[in-house]
Amino acid sequence: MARPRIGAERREEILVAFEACVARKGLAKTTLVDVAEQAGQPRPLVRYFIGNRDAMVTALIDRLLERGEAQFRRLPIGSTAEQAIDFVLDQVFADETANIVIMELWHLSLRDASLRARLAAIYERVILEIAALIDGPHPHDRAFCAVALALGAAFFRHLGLAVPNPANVHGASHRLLRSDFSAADRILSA
Amino acid sequence: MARPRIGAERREEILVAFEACVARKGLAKTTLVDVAEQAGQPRPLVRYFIGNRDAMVTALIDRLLERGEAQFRRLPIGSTAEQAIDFVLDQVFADETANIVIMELWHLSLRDASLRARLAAIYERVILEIAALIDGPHPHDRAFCAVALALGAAFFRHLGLAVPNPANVHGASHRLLRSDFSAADRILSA
DNA sequence: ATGTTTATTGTCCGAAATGACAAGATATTA
DNA sequence: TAATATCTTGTCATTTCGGACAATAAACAT
Repeated sequence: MARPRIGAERREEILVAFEACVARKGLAKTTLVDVAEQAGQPRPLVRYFIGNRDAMVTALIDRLLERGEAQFRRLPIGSTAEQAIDFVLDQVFADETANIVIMELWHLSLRDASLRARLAAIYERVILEIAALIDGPHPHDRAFCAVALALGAAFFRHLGLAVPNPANVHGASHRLLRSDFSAADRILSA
Repeated sequence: MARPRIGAERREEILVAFEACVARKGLAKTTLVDVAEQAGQPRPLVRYFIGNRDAMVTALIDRLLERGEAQFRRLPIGSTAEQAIDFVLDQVFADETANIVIMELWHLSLRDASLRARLAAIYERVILEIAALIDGPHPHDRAFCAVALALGAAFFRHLGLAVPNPANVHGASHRLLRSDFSAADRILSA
């Protein structure tokens, strides 16, 4: 009785194009025309299938956060804490263009409390999962520090600040997760 | 023979207003009208004293980076590495509104190679100064990790991800700087 | 006082982006 | 094939921002 709905696919195409534009020129400078050209569609179609600009941004956020969570679900169960933080270092913070879009989201969260909360929830979940894998005092704080180190290193890498030897970052994060570091400190100070 | 030049003071007022606007609503959404209102001056005066928008942004960047460097110069000479990283944690990443503007700069650096280089130079200098204070293998990489941890913790704090006990972050960064961690690791693994 | 440099005001223009919508085309089902 | 929901196109209005400039006021030196 009616033409078949292809809205879902169109939406997908548009969001892919939107993401490419955001990675290339930033969220603030990406216009509907940019997205339309990237998607090979006239601009009004973007409005028709997605809605206004806010709706498009919201859809992008949902898409990215969902993808981030899916990535964490790929973490093999039964991993050690060190394998988990290696996973975070090598997989989560690896893709450079994804990192750029994530940084765009981060920036957006500066003035968007709900987005900030969503980002916080994702990272907190990673921290909690790693914390559950380690022993010793303050597991949450130590996992926090390890993930913070991974985040900071990723941000620094984006700046062009290279670590001569990436293995040392892994070693440092492992060191933060080591269960009986206070024992080691006692040994060292003795 | 002429009216006295008050350009320097006006420039300062305008840049203070600009910074306040950027902290409040972000660089991209700060218009010349916003700055003019915040400064209590008509809009054309902003253009008269500063120039166009690019010039204003450039002036803000110079101002912030200069301030950042001045902050590092306040680090007492003869400090230990642990005092230095404490200084970074407690002083450099302390002021919340300054952090927001720094994050704006960081975001801007995503598409501005020269700004990216300037930011990198500042952080690299901090890393090098701390690296010079520690012994053992890979001093640069260990200093890199300690500063990355501080940066990541600051970014997480902005998200609202609180560390139950901030002292643990200090402890973790000290641990990364400890000179003979490989000896400790050997002891622990023995 | 007068001229000269600097500061201040008011106002306009053009570019660019978003939002809105009418009108036409297309595919499916009845 | 005809009705209808869906998709597509073309076009326009509004808003907002940045840039420019002429005209006026103020302060100081001579």
